[in-house]
Parts: sequence; C-alpha cells; structure tokens
Amino acid sequence: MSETYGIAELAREFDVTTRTIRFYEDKGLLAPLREGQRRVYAPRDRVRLRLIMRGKRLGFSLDEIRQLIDLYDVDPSEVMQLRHFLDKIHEHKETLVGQQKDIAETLAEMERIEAQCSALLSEKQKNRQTAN
Amino acid sequence: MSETYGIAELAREFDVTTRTIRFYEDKGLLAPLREGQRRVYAPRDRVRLRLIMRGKRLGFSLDEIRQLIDLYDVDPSEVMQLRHFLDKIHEHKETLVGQQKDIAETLAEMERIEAQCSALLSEKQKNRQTAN
DNA sequence: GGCCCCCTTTACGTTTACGTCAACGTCAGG
DNA sequence: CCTGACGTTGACGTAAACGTAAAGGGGGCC
Repeated sequence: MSETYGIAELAREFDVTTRTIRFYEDKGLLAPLREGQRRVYAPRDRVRLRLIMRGKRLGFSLDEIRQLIDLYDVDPSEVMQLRHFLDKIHEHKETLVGQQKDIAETLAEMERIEAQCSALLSEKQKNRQTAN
Repeated sequence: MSETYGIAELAREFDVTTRTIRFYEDKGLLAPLREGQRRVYAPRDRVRLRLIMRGKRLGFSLDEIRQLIDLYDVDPSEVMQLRHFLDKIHEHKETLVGQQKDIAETLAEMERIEAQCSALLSEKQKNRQTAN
C-alpha cells in the first residue's frame, strides 16, 4: 500500500507553506495526483520535495532544481539523448565541485579567524587572572 | 604604492556590470574611496568583491554575505562582543558543513546516475558491434 | 571642436519566489 | 444546522537583485 500525503502534511514536514508547495507545482517541480480537486501526494512527490529543499539550501533557482531532479527520472529507453544527458550531469558535477572548493576555502578562513579570536579571548582571561 | 582600481576595471575582472558594483555599495558591501565623484577601489575592496562572488556561488543573500565579510574585519579591541562574534562564526560554520553534506549527497547521486547511464550506453555500443 | 570612452546619479522595469487576502467547496463533530 | 479545519483557484503584493534607460560631467586625442 503506497502511502499518500495531504498538502498540509507535507507542508508541516518540510516546514514550508502550502502556498509554496502549490507554487512548486505551478513551476513544474511537482505533479501530484488528484482526488477530485484535492491534491494527493505519493512518496515520490515527497522525495522530490526533499530534493527541492536540498537544492534550495545550495542556492539553486527553482529552474535549476527542476533540471536537476528531472535527471533522476529520465526514461532510459530514450537513449537518443544519452550523451546530452551525460553532459548535463557533468555540468552539475562541476558546479558542485566548485561549491565544495568555495566552502572549503570559506571554512578554512572561518577557522583561522576563530582561532585568532579564541586566542585573544583566552589572553583576556589570563589578564583577569593576573589582575587578581 | 597600494594599487587602485576603477569601477569598470573591477567589473571586467569579476564579470559583473558596474551597476552591480554600485548596487553592492548601496547595500553596504563595499565602501570605496572617492576622487571627486569617481569611485576608487583599493585592494581590500577587490578582496571583498571576491568574497561577495564566492558567497553568491554558495547561494547566500547579500545580507548574509555582508555579515560574513564583516567577520573578516572586526576590530579585535572591541572584545566586548567577542563571544557573540564566535557564535556567529559557529552559525556560519554549521551552515557550511550542512552544505557540504548536501553537496556530497547530490554528487553521490549524480555519479550513481552517471554510472548507470554509462553502462546503458556501452551496452548500446556492444549491440551495434554484434549487429555488424 | 567633435568624438569617444569612462564616470556619475536618478528612476523606473523585471525576474524570482513566494506571501496574503478573497471567495468558495467539503467533510466531521457537537 | 452551525462551526471549524482543511482544501481549492485567482488575483494582487512584496522583497531581493539587479537591468536599463535618461541625462549629464570630464578628459584625451586627432
């Protein structure tokens, strides 16, 4: 029995508004089934939503995110575009590797500043000790 | 002799428009000197611009980026806020580590898909071989 | 002097990613 | 039957991050 979800349920789980979820549907990022009017979300929609959130945390636009998650369910029978598909993956990979580098650099600097700052702090402490 | 730069010069180097650079100034991310009307950028402004671009690649808002680069030139004499300062650094570090995780996951999936896809492609090639 | 290039400010336009009503349907509980 | 929770579409509002056009100053050079 594949589980299903209501829109409010997903909204709560991912800490977004229902408006947001509908917006993503408008933009073609989600395509839930309908029960009459009401949207019914399958597990795959939930997975997609998780991917969307992850993409957002990495600063991608909804358009880029759509391209990204479309990579997850390409029809392998249409191999006509397989090369092109691999190219897109390479693009994304390069972007991500670039981000890894940016993060590593930034983290290094953060820790440099942090160390410097901690040193200053502990020196202040020592001064208070000797002042006693 | 500390080198200086014109706005167009920096714009070319970082591949943004002059409008963008002025916009960053409006938002308090840059504060170049003036020679009459004209903006004159020192090396530290150039460094800041580089930090801005890096922040953007990581998906931070200009506001977050301003907070980030403000961390780089805090006055160490004002140790009153040293604790608070360390806290901010920790926040940023956590965000970055989270992003690292997100990227690692995404990259892993990309490579999974890629491998799967490559396998399919080479199989196609084999079929063409046997068809000959 | 005329042209070109770089610079300036002011101001309105645009895209993205939603927020915020409004106005209405549906179903369960009291 | 009424209320309240949850859902729907549609339309307008908004903040961020610039783009773009208008209107002009100043300098170099041929």
